Amino acid sequence: MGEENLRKGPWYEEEDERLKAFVAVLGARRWDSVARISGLMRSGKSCRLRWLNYLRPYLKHGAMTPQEEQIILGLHERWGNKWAKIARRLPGRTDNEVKNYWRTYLRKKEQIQNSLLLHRPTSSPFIDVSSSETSSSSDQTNNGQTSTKLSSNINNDDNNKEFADELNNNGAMIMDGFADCDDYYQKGLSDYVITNSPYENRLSDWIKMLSEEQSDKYSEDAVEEYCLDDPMTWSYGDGINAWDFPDMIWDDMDLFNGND
DNA sequence: AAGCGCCTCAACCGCATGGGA
DNA sequence: TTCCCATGCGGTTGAGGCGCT
Repeated sequence: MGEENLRKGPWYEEEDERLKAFVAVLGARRWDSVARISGLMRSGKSCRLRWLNYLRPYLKHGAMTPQEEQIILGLHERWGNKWAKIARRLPGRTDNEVKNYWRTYLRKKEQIQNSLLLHRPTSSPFIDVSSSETSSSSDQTNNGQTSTKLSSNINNDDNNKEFADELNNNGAMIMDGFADCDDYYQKGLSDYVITNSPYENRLSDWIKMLSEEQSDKYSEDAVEEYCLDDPMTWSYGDGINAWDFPDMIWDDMDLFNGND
């Protein structure tokens, strides 16, 4: 098949159906063969991508949940742009989705930061970091995680004020260890996204106990990772079983063995 | 209603990696 | 050891949708 004859661009429904049918017979591998045998005027690469990002079973579509957002932000902070690795911790999500989500999030974050820098006050007008209310009034997500609010609407003066008001009202920013607003402006929002799930607390208690006996065996990082990522302790919802995603399990084994 | 600009996300591209011959 | 092919991965692009004027 001449490469110049290959179709590019959006997939038609008939193409999807044909690809699904041939993958069911031939399996999700040897994509050049799948493309050739199926008669789709597509490259093997294109077929593979279409399957992985859109057609394969258990894929979720639609907006990220707050829990997924927290996981993405947390893992990105740790691993950087390892989209595939991060996506493996989010059943039903693809690396492409994670990447696109991050870019969107990053753009919003930059907008917020630019806006705040432009309108930076001379003194701290709205955050009392010494107040004990600051952390006690944080949002509680439905799985008990403590998280900060990230407003996505900060793109003009009115919204900037709205954001400041929101912070004042909710006391949502957890200014963990920072003495004043300057740190907030300089370091960026991601530093204030605190995840503190009950699973992490429970596991960290357990590990603390364990570490008295085997202090050398488990590194602090591995423990933290395991608490965050253990597919048996996270609730995925929608009847999704961690064993449907064996990659995660292997990754967890690596983490548990101290390999990042 | 039309035009415009911005945003999202599906898809593409090119390089890296792994495995078999 | 080297080569080749299949697959994986991350960066980039562009079509289409949506909101604003």
